[in-house]
Amino acid sequence: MNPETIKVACSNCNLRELCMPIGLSTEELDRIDLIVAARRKIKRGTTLFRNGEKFSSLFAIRTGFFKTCVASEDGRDQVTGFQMAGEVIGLDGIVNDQHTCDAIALEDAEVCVMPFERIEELSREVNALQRHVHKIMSREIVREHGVMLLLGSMRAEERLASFLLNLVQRLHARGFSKSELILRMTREEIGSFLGLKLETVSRTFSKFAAEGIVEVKQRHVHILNTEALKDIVNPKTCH
Amino acid sequence: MNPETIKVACSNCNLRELCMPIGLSTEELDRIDLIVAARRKIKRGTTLFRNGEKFSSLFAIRTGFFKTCVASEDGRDQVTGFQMAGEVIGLDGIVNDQHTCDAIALEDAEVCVMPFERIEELSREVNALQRHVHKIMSREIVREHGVMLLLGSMRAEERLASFLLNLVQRLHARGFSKSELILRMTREEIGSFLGLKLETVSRTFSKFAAEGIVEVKQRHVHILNTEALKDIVNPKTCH
DNA sequence: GTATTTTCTTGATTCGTATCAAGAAATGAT
DNA sequence: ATCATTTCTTGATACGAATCAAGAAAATAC
Repeated sequence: MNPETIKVACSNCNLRELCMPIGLSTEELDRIDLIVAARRKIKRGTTLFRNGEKFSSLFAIRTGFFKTCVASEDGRDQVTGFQMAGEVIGLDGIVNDQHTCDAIALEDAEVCVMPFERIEELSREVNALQRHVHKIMSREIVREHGVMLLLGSMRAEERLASFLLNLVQRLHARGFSKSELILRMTREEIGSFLGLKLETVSRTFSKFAAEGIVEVKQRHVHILNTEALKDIVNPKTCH
Repeated sequence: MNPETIKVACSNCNLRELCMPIGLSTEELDRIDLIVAARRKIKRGTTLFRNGEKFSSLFAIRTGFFKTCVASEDGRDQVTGFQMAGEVIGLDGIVNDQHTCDAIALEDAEVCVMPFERIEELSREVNALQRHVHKIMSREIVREHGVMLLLGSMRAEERLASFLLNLVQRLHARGFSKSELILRMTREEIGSFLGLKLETVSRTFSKFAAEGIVEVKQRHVHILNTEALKDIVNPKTCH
């Protein structure tokens, strides 16, 4: 077995717990390895897939950072999410056999290409995989409910606080710091995601910094007071 | 075969094209019929399921109209969607085996209870069903992308215009008028969905009425100028 | 290393929607 | 049918975020 083969196998991947079901038998694991047809490298700033392109595969992010965005007919666009290692993108393409958003790498990235036909085939036979696929899609639906709550009912400070907490929480689950993070996206992209203009994002960062809640140096963010951020998102009614 | 049995069968249901895959063989159709464990009637104002409740089934709406809403810890809530006959709700519950939103009937309703275990079991064997389940979930993800675009980048008039067009389009697909509709929800619920206050919804309705785009009498809406609504959603840059 | 471009910050002002308020209309209960 | 409640409309005002603008800082290209 050459090193390349080993490298492509999910069974040896340190992200397995993030993108694959757990508790598989050895036999099932071997079969799961067949899901990944290839690895693909995406240069920063280029697209993994684009609105309108034919859908054929889901992509598990191995390294790097993506944004997905949808556009309205008249050119407005909306960042619908930021995705990092272990997360799966492309689910939007299933319904009409074509992608309905753009996925753009915010830093050099590598993804596992998982042809959806193979996923469907194998998930008929490996129950844990079937369940896993359903959970991934359901998780995305629930995540989007949260974004709708944010966009529909929160003020700028609450949105940004919520965004920062979500990011560090996900980074922490990947072994990074609970309090330090480097933003992979511009103020404009954050703003698009949060339904704010870039100036408002910048001002809100400055406000948090002035209050001693965070330290911000460009894209390097140090969270000094996580509790304060949580209080901003969920204002305590009492005391 | 008694009338009751016939009534519960998907194969005889006039909504089949909306909630079930098409092009099934007779044998497959017979098996699909087994998915629906029961029918359940929901009185107006009562919940079909509630945040935190154990998830066990998806629900296909036979008659009636629902809203789903999520709540933040501090009590804010956000309507995440309005669902009508032929649509499936409960997908949010799959990921953590419990529902993460409330589904409330806005008028007396009846749903088909489809135990998710049966769906999974059968979709391992009936490829069309498997594909169908995936498509339903993907469709919900795409729908939510659209809502995010609306909430993140549109102004009040655009949101309401978009909302009305979406509603009539779905009603029309069910055989109702392209231009007349009866709103099943309050201004406050529309506002919650659109990220607006009820007063703003009311004012915007009045503005549309003053411009001759719609006629509004309480919950009865008559769309006089569909094109104008479309222009509001997608402003033409040229001419 | 310098020039160019992109990104970010901050200030002044405008604009859209929220908020507060009060009354009207419709709906539901008795 | 009458009363109570809910829902809706409209007006006045306040406030938060957008917009416009300009300069600073960083990233990238040459």
